[in-house]
Amino acid sequence: MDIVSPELNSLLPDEIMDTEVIVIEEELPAEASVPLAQVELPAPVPMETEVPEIVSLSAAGTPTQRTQALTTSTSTDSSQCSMGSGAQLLLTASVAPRPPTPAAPKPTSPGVSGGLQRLTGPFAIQGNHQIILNKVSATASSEEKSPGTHMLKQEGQKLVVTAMGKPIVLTLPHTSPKPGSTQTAGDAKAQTQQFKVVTIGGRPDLKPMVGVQAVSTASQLLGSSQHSPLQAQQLKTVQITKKTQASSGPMITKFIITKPLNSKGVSAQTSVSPVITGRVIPQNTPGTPPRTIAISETSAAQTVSSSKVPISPLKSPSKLTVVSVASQSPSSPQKSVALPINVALGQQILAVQQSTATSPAKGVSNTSTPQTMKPVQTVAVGGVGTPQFKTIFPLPTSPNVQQIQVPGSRFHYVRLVTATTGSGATASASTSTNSPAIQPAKPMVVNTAAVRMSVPIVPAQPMKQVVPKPLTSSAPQVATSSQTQQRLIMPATPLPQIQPNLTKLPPGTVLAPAPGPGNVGYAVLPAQYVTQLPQTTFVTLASSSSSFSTPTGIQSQARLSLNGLSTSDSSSRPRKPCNCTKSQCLKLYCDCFANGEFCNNCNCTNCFNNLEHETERLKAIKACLDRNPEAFKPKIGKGKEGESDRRHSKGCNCKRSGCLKNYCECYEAKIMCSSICKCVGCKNFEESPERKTLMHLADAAEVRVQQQTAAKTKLSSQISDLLTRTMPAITSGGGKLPYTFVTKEVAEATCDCLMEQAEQAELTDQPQAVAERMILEEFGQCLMKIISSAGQAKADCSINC
DNA sequence: GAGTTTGAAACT
DNA sequence: CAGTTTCAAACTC
Repeated sequence: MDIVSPELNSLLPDEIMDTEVIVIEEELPAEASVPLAQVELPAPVPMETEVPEIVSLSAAGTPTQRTQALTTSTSTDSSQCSMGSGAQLLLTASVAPRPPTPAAPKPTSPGVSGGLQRLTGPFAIQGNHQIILNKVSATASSEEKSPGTHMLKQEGQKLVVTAMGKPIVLTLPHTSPKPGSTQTAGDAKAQTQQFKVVTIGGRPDLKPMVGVQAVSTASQLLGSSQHSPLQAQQLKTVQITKKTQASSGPMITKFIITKPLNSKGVSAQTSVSPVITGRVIPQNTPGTPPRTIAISETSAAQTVSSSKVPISPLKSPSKLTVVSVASQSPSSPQKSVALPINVALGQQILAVQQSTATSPAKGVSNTSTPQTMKPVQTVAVGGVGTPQFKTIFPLPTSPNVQQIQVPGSRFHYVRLVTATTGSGATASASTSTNSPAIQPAKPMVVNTAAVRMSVPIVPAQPMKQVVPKPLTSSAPQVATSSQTQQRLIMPATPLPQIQPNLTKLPPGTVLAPAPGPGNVGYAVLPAQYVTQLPQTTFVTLASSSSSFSTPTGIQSQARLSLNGLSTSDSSSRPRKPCNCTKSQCLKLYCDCFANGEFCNNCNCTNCFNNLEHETERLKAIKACLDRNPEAFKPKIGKGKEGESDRRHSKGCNCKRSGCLKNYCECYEAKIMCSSICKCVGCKNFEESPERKTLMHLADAAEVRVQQQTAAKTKLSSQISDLLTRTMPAITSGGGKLPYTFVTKEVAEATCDCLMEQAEQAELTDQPQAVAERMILEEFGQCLMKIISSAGQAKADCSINC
């Protein structure tokens, strides 16, 4: 079990902690990974975000493997750190499971040559499997537990990262660049891989991130950051890749922490930035940014059942602590596991993807053996105060789409999984790199099975940068590698002709491979798609339990902040079924459609808001966006400075309701009307006596409901407790439970007694209260008789039997 | 449950 | 942009 210690908060610098997207991926041996150079990445898509800054930590299990891991950023003997602006920093540390042999070259801390902004080999890998990062002093490398040093233990290995200053840029140039190594950021041709730890600007007013973290491979991620010309937003990505020597092969655990940052000059357009092409496209939008953590783990072993990803309590609500990657055992490398996990906590979304990479020989996609998957992921997200455990939603049966839904939230993920057609290609990819010496540098290991993308879409933000591939488009939107067929959502090049519309997908809409032969194109899938797909195993993970839960686990208690406001009382509540009859649920009249969801368990007629009518639905979405580009944005958002925290984005237009009925969208949202409302006779303002009266009534009604609920709960508890307490005599000998004696006849007799008592009370003209009491007393006596009889019967049975 | 009211969405 | 129509939810009986 991998556990991220509570110190994880301090493990990473604040900049990193502010990461909004964290992807942890553990994959197969580096050999299985596809060199970035071999991956046909789409042309750089202009993004309005700044160059993502990525820190990648990779630990190789063996010296050779380490070399491979270092291919991503450094050579074995290279502890040098160079800084490249806009480049990504990949810190790869080779850590052998066992004390490294002298022959095993390992990066040592040469000392800090760079300033705060730069680290020149400030990290050291100790013999005890530790990676120590210290931008300030190299001494920290030798001092494992020195103050300010934070450790991350992973499978016996430790990653020790000392507290780093704000801006940290680490560049690990290759002293011996290898062919196929990933290009450095800013210079695709350069063989040296530069990974940059981006200083987080410490923006206090982080905006909601619509950004999507869809990076399954470091190459993609790096490539995205490298080629992202737009820098309206800073993206911080921390990728930690751990490669351990497993009996069956090395494994790589990658931690990708991506944080979009608000650039000072972020324009309104920059607020849109979704992803695609496996690229992280953070997006700034007004409001508080929901944090997104995508943890993708690919393990060669299937024994992930005990893996846990506890996240230590957050240092602050705005900070995200990650992460541990479940350990993987080499026991069953052939089996693949796909385990997407999304966790939403407060403003954070934690998406955990776990997939076992197939054995190199088989090259099986993660969906090839869904039935064998028994992923159990425990994700403990340390919220502000109390940790929360999230639900994992593995959807192994969907070959191309793995959905990740944040329960109770409006954030939805769909992991796009490459349709793995040929295992041979994958096998070649995985086996071609058996020799570390020839292992091409790979900052991130491409999943041999598939390329996965998690596409969280925040409702409030349009996705300008997301240009889904049209169903009929043949644009180069598929990123493939020579080994595997990989498809990425993001098109290689912007498609202006469709971008204006399709990039503004409704909330909860995700891009996924369109159904049909050839796996060509992508469909827009709303979050409810999850409910329309065969759901196999849903795992609800608790802190102390890794057992599976029932499929009902989909109803997670995750709370997600929307626009900086808790939506626990709204978004987590099951949406009411619609009753549309004429709109085909393809217009905003339909709440389901308006919320970017499929109709599910609705009462609508002639509904087109489903997978069967995806084409129509797409058109409808496009039409809505044509009419109003912000049609799918939340209507309730933050108001201006000095105004109420929440207000209707457009304001209401009530004429007759006085804005005190649910006709009024403001009132319905439990917010006061604002200056932008055009209502007539508005009574929905702070000092309104009518409003206060209604509020009091509503509160009173709510209290009553709560009291009733509590009473019922208490009664049930008491009954259960009563049965439990009276049971020992019966159950001690393994007998049946007392309620076994509550047979139909007994129940009928009890009812007769109660009715008789009621009649008695009625005949004697007893007050209702007295009558009720009489009935209850009679009921109590009946219960006692039943219990007594049950106990006696048990005793008799014990004697006779 | 049927009918009415209401206001947002859609349409012109 | 304004007026009208459509629509489905909210509300009433």
